[in-house]
Amino acid sequence: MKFELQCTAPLSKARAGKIETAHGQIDTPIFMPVGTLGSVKGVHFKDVKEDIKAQIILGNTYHLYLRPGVEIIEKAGGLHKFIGWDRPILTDSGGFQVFSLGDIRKLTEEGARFQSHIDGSRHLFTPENVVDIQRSIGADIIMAFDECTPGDADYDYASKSLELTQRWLERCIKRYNETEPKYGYSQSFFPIVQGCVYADLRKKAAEHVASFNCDGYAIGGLSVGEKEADMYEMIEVVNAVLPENKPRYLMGVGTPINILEGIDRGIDMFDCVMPTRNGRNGMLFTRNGIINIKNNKWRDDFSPIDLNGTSFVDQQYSKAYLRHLFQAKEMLGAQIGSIHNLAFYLWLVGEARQQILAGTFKGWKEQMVKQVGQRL
RNA sequence: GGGGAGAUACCAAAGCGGCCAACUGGGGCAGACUGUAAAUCUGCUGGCGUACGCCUUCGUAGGUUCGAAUCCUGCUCUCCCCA
Repeated sequence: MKFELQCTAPLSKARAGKIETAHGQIDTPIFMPVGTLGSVKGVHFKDVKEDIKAQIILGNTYHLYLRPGVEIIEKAGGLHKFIGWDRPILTDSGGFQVFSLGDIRKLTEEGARFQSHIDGSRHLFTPENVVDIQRSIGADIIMAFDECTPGDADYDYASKSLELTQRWLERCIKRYNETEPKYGYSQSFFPIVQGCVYADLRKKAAEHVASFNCDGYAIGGLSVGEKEADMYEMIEVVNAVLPENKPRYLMGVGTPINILEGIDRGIDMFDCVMPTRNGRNGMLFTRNGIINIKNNKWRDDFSPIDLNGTSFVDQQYSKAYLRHLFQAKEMLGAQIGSIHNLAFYLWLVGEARQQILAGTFKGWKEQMVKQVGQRL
């Protein structure tokens, strides 16, 4: 994988860049739709690619390992072939599930013992086997196995948690270096910076990951219950340490405003379930603000979903019709909401990139931050 | 014509003397959702008030009772069975 830093915006840390992978190029900043189980929920890959214009999507180690299982994915020739997606894929390591499925797992030095949420069966994730599984899945970018520290953790817990993540990282990197890709193309490995909301821990974590000279670096453990101001501060602290010439990935973030603020602070890559999950639940993000399409006020508004929208669904369907679909619990409603939101997210980061290249990012961003948070 | 059952809030449906402004569903209204155990979850849903509360409700008109959606009587309407 190669990263080229093309431009930095005036009065900002915002960057435009280009990542080259075996499955094609990614223009940054970029938003990566989440496809946990090998599908961007409710959206055909044809639309993910041609309409939404996603350049890379996510998969999840924990979920794919449990179902369909490594054997099937290997037999298929890797995840790309299995799901029919020929652009880049990034897999999360399962570290987030260690956090979100917290009540059915146990952390030890060795790794995380957990029970399947599907059938209760017992499993063990270690830094080593998580790298192995990601080799088998065959994503272009694979992630370190970390503990995603809760946003409200106290300093002592966060510090010990970080140290565990750091020891796990060293084991991940060792395994990564000892193993080869299985499908004939290279895979890049990204470490993850933890440290909760404590600046000194974050700085220490950033220095630690930077010492390994990886292809890119991720910031994790944000948007997990901490204050937004803390999140922004942590991004600043970490990005001050991470090398300029490598992509920076802010995991699991976020709202359109979070993304704009992240870009402004030097983040290159984002992923989040919000556009799909919220879209599926009737909340539409637009450049003019947020629409809760289920609200009564749209019942006879026959204007297009989003006149400024870039997706075909934006012009094709009216607000009143989309509201009707949600009221009637028709699955097409969830699909339209998901497609619209993803297309908006991809438009947002693409436009941010253009503004960075044009040197006009800062002013544009300030204006967008005012607009996108409004309730329509 | 004979026999039986029933009328409860937007709909369906509990309640069968005080703990009932009334269980529960549905519908409706609103909110939440951030590396997806989520096509999910939460709240509200007689009126007024932020709230303690106050006022008007259980087909309808009366009655019994300290007290009625609950008991009694008349009326109106609906449904089922037999002719």
